[in-house]
Amino acid sequence: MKSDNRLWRTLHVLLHMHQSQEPMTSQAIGQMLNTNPVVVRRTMAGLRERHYVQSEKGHGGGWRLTRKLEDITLLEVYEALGSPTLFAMGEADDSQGCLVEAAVNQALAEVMDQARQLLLARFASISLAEIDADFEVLKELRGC
Amino acid sequence: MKSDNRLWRTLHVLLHMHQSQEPMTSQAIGQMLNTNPVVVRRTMAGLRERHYVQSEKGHGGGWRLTRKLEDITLLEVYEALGSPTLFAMGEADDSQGCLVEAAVNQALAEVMDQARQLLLARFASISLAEIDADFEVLKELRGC
DNA sequence: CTCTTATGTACTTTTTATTGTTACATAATA
DNA sequence: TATTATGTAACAATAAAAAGTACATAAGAG
Repeated sequence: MKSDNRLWRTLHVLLHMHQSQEPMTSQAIGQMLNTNPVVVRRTMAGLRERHYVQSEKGHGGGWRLTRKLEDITLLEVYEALGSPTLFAMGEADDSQGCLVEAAVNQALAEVMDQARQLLLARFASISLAEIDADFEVLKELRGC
Repeated sequence: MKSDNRLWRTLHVLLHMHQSQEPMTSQAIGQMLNTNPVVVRRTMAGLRERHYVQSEKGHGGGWRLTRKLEDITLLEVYEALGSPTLFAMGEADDSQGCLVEAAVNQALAEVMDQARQLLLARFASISLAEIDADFEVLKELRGC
């Protein structure tokens, strides 16, 4: 299965937007991510709705951050993307009403749910500013 | 994305095999899971390799449990299926060597890894016997 | 023995989710 | 008003997973 990397890409873009003074066009972002401008617009739409970014039309237009990195958590970005499916595995539909199947579903649902909660709680605890700080450290290390 | 439900299906089958005195044919299992016998054989192949089940050819043949439910954990079944991908989301390949991307990958890898470890640890802590016990409780409740 | 019923597996087809593309509308600026 | 952006619906292409086909092998029934 090819995994959904919109969260990774979106964070990548947001941090670059933070660095950049001018608005970034979908075109430019698409080139950076090696994808199509329309795909970029689609992905950013959810972030615009929540006012994490704004888009401007016409000359000199493009995408611009409207919040501080400290005030955006991973969870917020994840949710702005429509809370994409976390797990690649999921239950079979117990159409048959089989009790064995029901017991299996119950047991696994519990475990999966714990993992989901941990993941989302960690997402909520990390702001984009922290990732940006990691980036600054990397930059120092490699001396660029 | 349509999620992989082999783990669910396989547990379902193993518990039924435990109930059944005679070996279950791939045909019968396929009917139960609403799928093809060949799909069943493919899925069970990993379990056979690890001697959780055995298969017999010819008349009266089929699949049979060769271990006690207490002695099989969810983790073992998961691994017998080839340790399928857990998460539906994964990192973008940082072909460009961008440090921002590297920082994002690093931060998210850490979080995802914690969730993975929790999930697998829980899998290791649950035996099929426990799920079977849940099933017995459900059976009591519904009085079948 | 040989017929039937099973599994084993390589190969092929189908399905489906995602991604990418095109087309055209809208808006802002030079 | 020409150009450069975004916005979005509709459509096409792609690729990964699952399902199915065909045929080989093996075991037991008669």
